[in-house]
Formats: sequence, C-alpha cells, structure tokens
Amino acid sequence: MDTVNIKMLAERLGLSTSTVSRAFRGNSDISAKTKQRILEAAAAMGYQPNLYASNLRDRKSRTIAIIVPEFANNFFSQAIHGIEKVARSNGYHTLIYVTDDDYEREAAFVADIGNGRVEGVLMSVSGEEYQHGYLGVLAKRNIPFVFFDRYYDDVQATRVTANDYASSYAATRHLIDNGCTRVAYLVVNKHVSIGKIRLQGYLDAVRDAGQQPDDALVVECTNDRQEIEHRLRSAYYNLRPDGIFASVERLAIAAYRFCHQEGIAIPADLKVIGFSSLEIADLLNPGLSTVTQPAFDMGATAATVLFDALAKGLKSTPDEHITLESILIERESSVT
Amino acid sequence: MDTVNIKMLAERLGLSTSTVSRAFRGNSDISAKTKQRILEAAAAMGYQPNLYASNLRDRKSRTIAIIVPEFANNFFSQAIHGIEKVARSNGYHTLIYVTDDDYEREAAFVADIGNGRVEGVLMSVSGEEYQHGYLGVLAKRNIPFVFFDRYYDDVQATRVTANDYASSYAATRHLIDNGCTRVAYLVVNKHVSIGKIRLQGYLDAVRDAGQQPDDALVVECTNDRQEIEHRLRSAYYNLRPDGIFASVERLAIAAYRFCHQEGIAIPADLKVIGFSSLEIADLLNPGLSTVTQPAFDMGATAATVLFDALAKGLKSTPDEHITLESILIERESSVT
DNA sequence: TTGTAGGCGTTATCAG
DNA sequence: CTGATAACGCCTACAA
Repeated sequence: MDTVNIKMLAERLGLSTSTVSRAFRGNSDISAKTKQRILEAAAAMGYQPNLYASNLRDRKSRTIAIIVPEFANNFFSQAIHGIEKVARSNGYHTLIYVTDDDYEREAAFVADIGNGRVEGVLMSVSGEEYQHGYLGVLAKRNIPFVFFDRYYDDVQATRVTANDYASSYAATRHLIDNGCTRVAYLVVNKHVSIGKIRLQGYLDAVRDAGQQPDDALVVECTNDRQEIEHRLRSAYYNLRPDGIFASVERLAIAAYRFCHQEGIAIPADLKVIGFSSLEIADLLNPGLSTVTQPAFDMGATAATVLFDALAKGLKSTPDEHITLESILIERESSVT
Repeated sequence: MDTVNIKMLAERLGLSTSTVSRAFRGNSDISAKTKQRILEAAAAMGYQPNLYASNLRDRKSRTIAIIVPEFANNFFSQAIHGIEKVARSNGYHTLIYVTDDDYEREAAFVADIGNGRVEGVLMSVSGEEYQHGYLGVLAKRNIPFVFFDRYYDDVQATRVTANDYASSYAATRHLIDNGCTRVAYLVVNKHVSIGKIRLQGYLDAVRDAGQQPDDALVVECTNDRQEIEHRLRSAYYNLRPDGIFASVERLAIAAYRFCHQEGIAIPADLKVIGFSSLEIADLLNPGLSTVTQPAFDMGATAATVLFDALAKGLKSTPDEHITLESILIERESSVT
C-alpha cells in the first residue's frame, strides 16, 4: 500500500475530497462532527496533506534559506538559532546552506534557490571581492533577502550588523589604555566590509591616542591554518607588537595557539583581544578578552525584517542598515 | 510580471512545453540546437523549473532531514558537516531541525516531516525515556531513517555510533593509571543509551582496576547550568573525588568552570577527562584531555547508509550497528 | 525530433 | 454544510 492521499481518505469516508480538505484548513466552514470524523480517520490511516501539492497550489513554500560562510562557528550557530526561533514562530521552515567561504558555492546556492524553493533568504556573504550579479535571480523571482553581519556594499537590501566601528575602536583603545604602544590588527581580508570597518575603528583609535599607525601592523591572514601561523610568526618576530586585536574569532584562537607554541606569555609579553562569540572564552589560558556580538539577536532581527517584508508582500527588503550593540568583555588576556 | 513558467517560455519560443521540459532533463532526446536555444532563452527570462511542481509530479523531494538535540555544539556541527557533504554529492538538500533536547519538539518535527517533505531522516535523539511511537509515521510513509550517536533501543534502524564502551573504559583507566582512586562519572542521564554504555565502560574499568565502584560517584546532572553547578559542588565537597570523567562535553566544561571558581587546581587537586569535540581543548587552562569522536565521519557514514537505502528503494535502513573509533587525547588536565 | 494529453495531490470557487 | 470542477507547473507515455 502506498501513501494515502486525500482521495483515498475521502472514499473511505464516503465524502468528497473538498470536504476532507476543509477539515485541514482553519478557515472554511465544515460541521464540527464531520471534521472530527475526518481527522480521526486521517490519524488512523496516517494521512497528511502532501506538502508539495499544497505548495504548488498556493504558490508558496513557507520556507526560507539561510546562507552562511561557516558552520562550526559560535557566532553563526547562535545567529542561526535566533533565525530559527523567529522562523518557527512564523510557521516557516529553514534551509541552511554553508558555503565554506567559497564564493562559487554561494553563487550556486543562490541559483539553486531561485527555483521557488524558498520565499526569502538570510545571508552572511562570502565573496565580497567578486561580482554579485547572481543575486539578480532573487530580485527576478521577487525573493526578498536580508544580509546579516557580512554584506555586499553594492547590493541593496537590509543589512543587520553590530556596531563594529565603535567596538573596534573601543577594543583598540582598551589595549592602549593597558599600556600597548604597538597594537597589531589581524584581519582575514581588509578589503571586505567587515574587515574594512573594523580596521577603520582600529586605525582611528591608534591615531586618536597619538600613536603613529604602522601599515605593517595590519596583518592580513588567510583561511589556511598553516598560512596564518606563518604570517603570525613573521609579524611577531619582525614587528614586535605588544598587543593583538583579532578582527575575527579564528584569528584570536590562532594567536593563542601561536603564543602557546612559542612560549610567549599572554598578557605579559603580548596582550590579546578579539571579536568572539566563544562561550568558554573565560576558560582559556588565559581568559580571552572579547568583543562579543549579539549573535542571537542579530539573527532574530534579520529574520524579523525578512518576515515583515514577506507579510507585506514586498519583493525586497528596505535599503537600510540596522545596528546592534556588541559588548566588550575584559578578561585576563588584555589587562596588566 | 510574475515568475515565468514553462508555458510562457514555450510560447515565447514557439515550442511546446514538452520540448522545453526536455531541455532540462538529461535523458529525453532533443536536438542540440533546440536545447541550446531553450536554455539561452530560459537564462534570459530567468526561468527555472518549479521545484514543487517537479516534486509533485515525480513524487520525490531530493531532500533529507537532520534532527539533532543541539546546534551550538562541536560534535553536531562537525557531524552535520559530514552529512551535508554526502548529501550534496548525492544531489540532495538538507533540512536541519534542532530540538533543544526537547522530546516534544522532536515528536513535532517528525510528525511535520511525515507530509512528504523529505525522503529520509538522520537523527540523534532527545527523548529516550519516553514513548517513541511517533516514529511510526516514518515507517508508514516509507521514509527510511538512520540514528547517529544517540539512538532508541526499541526502534529498528541503522545506528552509527563511536565505540563508546571501549573509549569510556580507556578514559577511566587512564585516570586510574595516573593515580586516581576515586573517579567520579558525570552524566546527563544514566538511563539513556549514550550515558548507559559509557557508564558501563567506566564501571568495568573501575572494577578491573580492583577499586570498589561507588554509586555516589556517578553524578547525574541536568541540562540546566545552575543545577549542574549545584550537583558538582555537592559531589565535590561530599565525595572528594580525585578524578572526573565527563560523559559529554558540556559537563567537562562545567567541571572546568566549577574548578576555576573554587580555585581547585587541575590536575593537581582533580584530574579531568571528557568526551569532547572541542577544537581548542588544547588552549584551555589547563589543556583538556579528551575522548574525541570521529564526528564528521559519523555523520558521513550515517548519510551514506541512508542514501544506500534510498538508492535501493528500501523503506527502512538495516537493523544494524556501525561503530567508528574515537581517540583518546592526553593533555594536561589528566596527567600527573 | 517534436507535440498532445493526462495526471501528480491539493484547494478555491462556485453551485447546490 | 457539502460536492463537483478546474487549475497550480511540470513531466512522460504515446502519437505523429
């Protein structure tokens, strides 16, 4: 026996498919008794309305997509959690796509999504240095989307980020206040939005403190662990920084690992602070000072904007920038 | 203008819908020239075959579901990564459901999935102490599923786990070899599969070392942070263990946090080892000794079993248990 | 190689 | 309150 459909159920009950269908919609009128009878029989036979048929009929999927660069990352898992919560409360399902920071995969996912699979998209982008024309399919299909944390400057949509400039300034300032005179800034790519803005905060803080910014102290890293270690080594021994400000968690971790290997004492020899959503930052050796973004809220906020647009039947989200506050948590790694 | 469908495209080209459809299927024959023309026009108009219509027609969704208890957890993110890799290579999409360790949400998700949304399910379960009848809808719908890491004893399906008994035995033995005579075992729920099997490994190792197992040293914790701390405090000061074996990562972290607060020195006062997939276990204070499961491989293996079943058109997965090897990594927290 | 036609399962509309 | 019908968009026999 194959899976039961509405027709079988209707026949079994001596009713029409329309009546059965009505038992499953909230609105249409139907006698309480019949409804009861139908639902019981449905439960007994294991009937559930076929999702794809319903979606086809209604031209909607009640599904959104989330596109993120990484997965095993506290910021994203918390943000996704926030998104999911809002999505569920709106009765929506969630499809997660992980690009592994690969711009081509991102483009492929977006293309794939264009088939009507989802009604909206939340994304944190991976390929700022490339062309973003592929996002056009979303516009063409009237699929609204929202950026969170990482966005494309040249694409219009709501962007939800933390107050990166201010917290970057504050973090740098914090190191300087604790005696640092040569703070290095670690960044994955200083030309992408997130690296750029945080860089600006760092530079301004250095300048405002009356120190001379040194280009060499802006250390560009990659996503490759080996390569990162190499850059760190070279930077540390050539430039002799006394403080490190990591623009993303991974680089703060890399700095820690490097110091552990080399026997560099934190904070005595080198003070460290970094953007991070790590819940166990306090258990590291030593406790890592962090700038912590409101990841969950960022996700939830971005989702809320998306569902607003969906509810209003908008084809895109407003071209505006929403900023939430990060907090700076001082721990042992950065204080004298 | 609304989204283009196959009919509009066909009209525009002066072709029939069947011909257009053929251009998008690999198999059916069609002249290379027409196909080319169709694909170009499709790209220009932004046409893509509607997913829901195709799925309805074909009665398949090329989508699987992953159900996990938690999300912000290294084991699961790595396992999910492994699953996604296999899924993508099979051309499948992935829907992730997070239960937050809530059995009712799990049941709700499963019910929800029964509408034909997915062709198969991979799950790590949350509600072992309850009834599992709700999984019947999957059987009824011929949706095969595979358990990974956490499973239900009373439900038949392939289970993919690590060799938990052996590594639990080894971890306990390791503490004893390092001088512990009173090893406490931390568990969330000692009656569920994962807690039970690991408990057995612990007990056997204690006995085989000629020590007297002490029921009180098996400390049952909950998922609540406050509550965990309370139990740890009571256990530590009343029982004076000299070693802790945490059956899950969260409890190892809780133990660390407790020791930090109380000024208990690890490993001098208390040695610690725990199941964990934490990538920065070496950066903790002190470096945490771990039993690390092959998370990625477990996910990938489970997914492979599922796709095998799908490919063969099976209605369920074989009732067998696949075991992968965990590794024990000694760091500072457990050695003299 | 291309076109015709019917149906996948559901639900909104209209009629009774 | 219930039933018949058509359409959502696509794909595959079958016919030409």
